[in-house]
Amino acid sequence: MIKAIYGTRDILPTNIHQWLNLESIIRKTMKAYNYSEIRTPVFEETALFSRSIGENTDIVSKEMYTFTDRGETSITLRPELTASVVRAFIEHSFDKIYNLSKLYYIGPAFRQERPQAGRLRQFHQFGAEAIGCEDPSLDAEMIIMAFRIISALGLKSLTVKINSLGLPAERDYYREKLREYLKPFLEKLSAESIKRFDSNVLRIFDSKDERDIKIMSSAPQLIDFLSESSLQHFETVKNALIAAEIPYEIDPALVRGLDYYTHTTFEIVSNSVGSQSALCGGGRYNGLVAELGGTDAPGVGFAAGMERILLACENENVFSVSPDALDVYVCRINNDFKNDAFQICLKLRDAGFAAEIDYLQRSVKAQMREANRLNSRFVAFIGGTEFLEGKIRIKDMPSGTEVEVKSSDMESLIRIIRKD
RNA sequence: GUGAGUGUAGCUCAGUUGGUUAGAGCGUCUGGUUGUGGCCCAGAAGGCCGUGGGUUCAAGUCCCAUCUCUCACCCCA
Repeated sequence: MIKAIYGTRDILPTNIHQWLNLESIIRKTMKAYNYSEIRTPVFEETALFSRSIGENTDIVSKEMYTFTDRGETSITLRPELTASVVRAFIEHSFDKIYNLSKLYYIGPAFRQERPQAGRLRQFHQFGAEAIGCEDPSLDAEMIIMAFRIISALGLKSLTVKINSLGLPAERDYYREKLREYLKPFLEKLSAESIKRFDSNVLRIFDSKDERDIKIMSSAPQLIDFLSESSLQHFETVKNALIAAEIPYEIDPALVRGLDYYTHTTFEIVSNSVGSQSALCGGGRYNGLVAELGGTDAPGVGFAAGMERILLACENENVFSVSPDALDVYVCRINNDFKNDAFQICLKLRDAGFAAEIDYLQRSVKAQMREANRLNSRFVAFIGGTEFLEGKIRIKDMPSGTEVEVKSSDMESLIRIIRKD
């Protein structure tokens, strides 16, 4: 048996309404905040990702699905969508056409990691990018919008974490200072953290090792190395969150892994999805557009994992109601008027109703069971003595009451069904 | 990439110290009404017990390998 690739999932008809519901909340909210949808290809030139996300990040160094096409171009299935959106922004000269581009996306992304709860190899993200403006209100807008979307599903137990990484120069200087501080303790750190000392010192703050935590507790803090204007930016973001009544906490250990972040970073975490608790992550990326060859346009954005969000919904037992009920089921009393029944069913569909009919020549009882299973509001009986007399019997399923209409009179048939 | 665990009907799971024809609930189908659903009742279909090898008179049960999926680490959405 051929099965779906490890780490990929089929989204089956029984679950699809959860996805449609989430998507409709996303689209509705994005519209309210005036973000426009953009759809970009699922694969891109590999260089796009290595340059934006960072050559030595885990994503680029070991998690990308990369292959060579018939020519000799190295191609990669997108591991995230920000890089693609920025690429499209530059390619279509959005900076010259719009003062500010507010864009959102929904779509699959691919990362070759070991799957676990809340982590797949093909997963779906939605997110937004605001490119062309440095105003901290936009940082706050992102956080507020993401929080509103996730809350709208009914999820509780959400935490908003924020931090500021300042400017690259400030961070570089801080990194040096942190290494200086850590050098004397180097041998006492956990093996993981010793590796991180070279690859990504800031990550040592995340360590779960008790010795590391102790050593890091008196380490210098990035916030003390930020310039006046960086601090001011951060303050403005925090004030906007307070005004919008978004409960947040400052997490100095919140160091986003992707290289392109500056100033604000944030995450929305849930404690009901297992160990992969980040539902949403984002921040400001002022150098990214220039890095990818565009004008020096500042940007801010976020990405959220749809599977994780839906997993949280499942674990918190918040489900959207399935909207797919049938309006009318056409039931054949006998097979004498098989074609008439089919034609009536087609007419009902043309009139805009969700209508179904039996194709398996099954008994009336079986057809009724099917109508019930499909949660049909009405059943139209075709055949038997009524049909010989030119009548169709209509049953209202919830009440069980039946009425008859002339089979030549489609209009009153439609009126009965539509009345509801 | 590292570690731990899992694998019996479509689904969720039982299966006694290895011992005859492998079970239940749900779901599916048929019937209980010469033409009417939900509830109820009766019956039926559906399993090379993940795969390969080994131990044994005898393996779903024990051993080895392999694959699968799950969870965690790492990292991230």
